[in-house]
Amino acid sequence: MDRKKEILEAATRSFSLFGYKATTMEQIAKIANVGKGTIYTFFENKEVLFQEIVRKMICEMKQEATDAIQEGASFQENAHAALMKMLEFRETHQLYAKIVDEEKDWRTPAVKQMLHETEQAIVTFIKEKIDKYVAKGELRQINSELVAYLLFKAYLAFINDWNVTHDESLPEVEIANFFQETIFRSLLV
Amino acid sequence: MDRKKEILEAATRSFSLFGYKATTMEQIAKIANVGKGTIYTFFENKEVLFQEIVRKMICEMKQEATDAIQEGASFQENAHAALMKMLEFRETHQLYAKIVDEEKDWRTPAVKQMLHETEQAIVTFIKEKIDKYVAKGELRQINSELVAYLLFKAYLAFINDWNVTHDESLPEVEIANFFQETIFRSLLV
DNA sequence: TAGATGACCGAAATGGTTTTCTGGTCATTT
DNA sequence: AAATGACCAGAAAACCATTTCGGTCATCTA
Repeated sequence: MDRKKEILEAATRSFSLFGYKATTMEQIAKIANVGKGTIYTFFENKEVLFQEIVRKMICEMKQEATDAIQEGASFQENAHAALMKMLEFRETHQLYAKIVDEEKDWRTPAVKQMLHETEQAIVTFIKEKIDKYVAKGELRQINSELVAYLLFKAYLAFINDWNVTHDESLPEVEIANFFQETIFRSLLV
Repeated sequence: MDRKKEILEAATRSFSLFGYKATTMEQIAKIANVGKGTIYTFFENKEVLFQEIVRKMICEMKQEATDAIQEGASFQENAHAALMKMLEFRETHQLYAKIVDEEKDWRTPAVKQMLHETEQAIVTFIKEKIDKYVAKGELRQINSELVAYLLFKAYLAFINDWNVTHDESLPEVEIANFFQETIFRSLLV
């Protein structure tokens, strides 16, 4: 049996269920049916193991976002679909959700770092799409990194923060229309 | 001597210097040269005293923002000036800065609430300016509340969060140009 | 003998207990 | 009538004994 794979699966399950802090190496070892020391022959330490797992999650997320994109669709349609998918992933996917909570509640440095890496991945993903649509001639030539950052922060604000100050969350259609009328509209050639 | 005023000044100084949590009623009384009980003849409790002080701060901030606005200037120029002034205030003004820190570090409910109220004040201020410029016919008819919220969150993101992930903060001119090319551009008639 | 293991270590976290602090009250004073 | 500060109960802090946990390494096993 592939011991490394067993360990990765066990660790993924435990991190997703309990978070980084509350997962112990001994627990992972037990779930993986492996001695604790064995983990250290495959992974330098707990943090590196965690990084590997989060990075795998980032790949899955990017895959889902890619699947949400349709070749023929407009930039606005695709950007909206991809961002919504990734922000949905952020709330739905056990591991991602746990990381977000843990960063808020405990500020574990390892978690903070991987959360940043995940968000950076989203921004970069969007940036690449922008560059593609600029090359296609559908979008004006703008600083794609800034626009990607703006889109991410803006979507996050309307989807995550809005109902902190307002008692009902905005319907997705309203968000889509609003962004069409503001940001997206200004990006078209 | 006006005892209420003395108390307010003492409390303002203490809240600004040490924050809400670390300020004690006894300390305020001592600074104000007043018995502790006297405070309670003017203010229902610590929270209410704090609210009054923060609300006064909000007024000052709105005044500064108003001063930054020029009657003849474009919406973009005025919105930028006002937002920058208020976000600068957020970092410069002792009390505001302390509140932001304390909300992050301790999550005192009273502080959280007043921080929300302050941010809401900024959004409302911007919303009113938008409405004015819409009435003037300089801006398209859009949902001013959503736009105000977007502008606030976007400016906050670029001025406060940007250098968390990037090692140098964006120059103000670059921010101004960027928002001109994205959000503001889309708001014009 | 190479890879796996778990007892072991020091540092950090936890939890329970005692002590101090502080918001708010109110009997007394001015 | 207004001001005061001793006082109270509950919250927070300080303290410390005990446990937990990441990581190591001498031993084991296949």
